[in-house]
Amino acid sequence: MNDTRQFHLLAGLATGHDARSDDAIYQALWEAIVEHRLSPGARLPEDALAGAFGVSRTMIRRVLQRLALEQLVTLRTHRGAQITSPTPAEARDVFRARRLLEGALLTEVVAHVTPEDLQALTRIADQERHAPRDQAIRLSARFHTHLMAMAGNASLSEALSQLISRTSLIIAVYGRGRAGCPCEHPALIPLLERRDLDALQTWMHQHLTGIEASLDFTASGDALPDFEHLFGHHREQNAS
Amino acid sequence: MNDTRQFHLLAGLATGHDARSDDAIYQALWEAIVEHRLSPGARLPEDALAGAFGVSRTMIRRVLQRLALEQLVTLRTHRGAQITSPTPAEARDVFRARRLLEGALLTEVVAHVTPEDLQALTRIADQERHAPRDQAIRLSARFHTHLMAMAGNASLSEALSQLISRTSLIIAVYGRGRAGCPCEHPALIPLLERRDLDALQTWMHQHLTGIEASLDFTASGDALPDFEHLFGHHREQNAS
DNA sequence: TGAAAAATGCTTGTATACAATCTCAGGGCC
DNA sequence: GGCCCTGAGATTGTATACAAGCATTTTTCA
Repeated sequence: MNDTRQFHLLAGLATGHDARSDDAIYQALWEAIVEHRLSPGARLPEDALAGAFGVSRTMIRRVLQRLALEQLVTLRTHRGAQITSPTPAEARDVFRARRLLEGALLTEVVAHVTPEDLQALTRIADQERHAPRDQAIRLSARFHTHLMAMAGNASLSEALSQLISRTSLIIAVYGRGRAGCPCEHPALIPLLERRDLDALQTWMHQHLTGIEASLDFTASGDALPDFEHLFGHHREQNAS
Repeated sequence: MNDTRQFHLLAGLATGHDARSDDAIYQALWEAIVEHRLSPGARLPEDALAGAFGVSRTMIRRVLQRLALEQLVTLRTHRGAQITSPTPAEARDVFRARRLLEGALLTEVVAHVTPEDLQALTRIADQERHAPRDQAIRLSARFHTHLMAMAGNASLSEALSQLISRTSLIIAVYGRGRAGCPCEHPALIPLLERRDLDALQTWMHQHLTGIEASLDFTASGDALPDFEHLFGHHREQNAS
C-alpha cells in the first residue's frame, strides 16, 4: 500500500501536482523540512515521493542525495532516507559555526548594505511576525540568509544557508514551546541602518546564543538514546 | 568511439580496475581534479567514465552530481559535465572566505591541538616537499584540511574542505609557474607548537594572500574569453 | 565560394526492470 | 514464556532501454 497520500501536501504546493522538475521537488521538500511539516526521523520512501510528485524514483533519488549532502536528510544504504535528527554535538557545532560566520560577515554586510536591502529585510521581518508558526520558521531562515547574502560572498553565503537550514532541524528536535527566533529580528534593522558594527555583532551573538540556550538537550534526540549520558557517570575518565 | 582509455588512469588508482563503489569513484575523480590531472574545462562524458570505472552511468551521474554541488564540476543540461573553471570573482570570494574562516578557526585549533596532530602535520609537510608537483598540490590541501579539522567543528571543516579543493582549481586556471603553496607549510608547525595565536593568524593571512597575489587573472579564465576586457576601454562608463 | 538549412550521430534525461538487502511476522525450539 | 530462525513482503541498488536535445557535418542554394 503506497502511502502516496501522506506526501500529497508537498506536491500540491506549486504548479498542478505532477511532473515537477528537479529543482521544484527539491524546493518543496526543503520547505516542508524547514517548516517542520516533515519532522526529524520521518521516513521518506522513494516510491511514495515519486507517486506524490508524479515522477519516477530516479528524480527523487537525485533530490534526496542533494538533501543528504546538505545534511537535511540522512541516507543509509538499503534503509532509505529519513529527515536528519541532529545530535546535540552537531547542534553545538552549528551554533558555534553560525556565531563565528555571521559575526564575521557582519563587517562585510555593513560595508555593502543598500536601502533596497533594508526594505527587503523589513518586509521579511514583518511577514515573519504575522505568519503562522511554521511559515515563520522559514521566514526567519530567509531573514538570516538574505542578511548574509549582502556580504557579497557567494561561497560563504551558501555554506551559511546550509547551517541556517540545519538550525531549523535542531529547533524541531530540541526546541520546546515557542523556540526559534522569537521575533527579535526587527530590532536588528535600525542597527543596520546606522551601520553600528559593534552593536550588530553583539546583537547577533546574543541572538544566536539565546536561541541555543532555549533548547532542551536532555530530551533524547529522537535518534539512538544516549546510554552513556543516561546511565554512565564515568565520562571524564576514559581518555581514549 | 568511446575514449574510455583517456580515463583509465583514474580507474587504475585503487583496487583492480572495475566495479568500484560510489565513494571510490568520487575519491578517484576528486584526486584527479585536485592534482590537476583533469584540468578546468575538461569534458567528462558519462559513457567514458562509466567504461573506465566498470560501472553504469547511474553511478557516474551520482558522483558527478556530488562534485557539481561542491562546485568542482559544472553540470549543464544536455551538455554534460566538465571541470569547473572558476571566474576571477569566484576566486576572490574563495580567498576572502578562506582568510576569514581559517583565521578565525585558528583560535579553536590552538585550543585543541595535540602532539599527535603536530606529528601528523609534520609528516604531511614532509611528504609535500618530496612529492612530485601534482601530488604536492593534493598534500597541500590535506595539510590545510587536517589543520582545520583540529578545531573540532565538523560543519566548518566540511565547508572549508570545499573551499580548499576549489582553490586547487583556481590555481590550475590562474596559477603561473610554481604557484600553489610554495612549501611554506613547515614554518607553521613551530608557531603551532608554542600556541602563538597572533603569529599563526598573521602567518595564515600572509600565506593565503601570498598565494592569491601570485595568480595571474589577466589570462582569460579558459572559459568564455573576456571580450570586454580585451577590446573595450569603456569599463567605467557603463553603470548598468 | 560562402552561408544557411537539414540530417545524422552522439550525449544526456528519464523511466523502468530486475537483483540485492532489509524488515517484520509467524512458527518452532529450548 | 522467551528467543532464534525462516520466509514473505517491501524497499532500495544498479543497470539498461528508450526518448529528447545538442553538435557537427553534409547538402543545397545563392
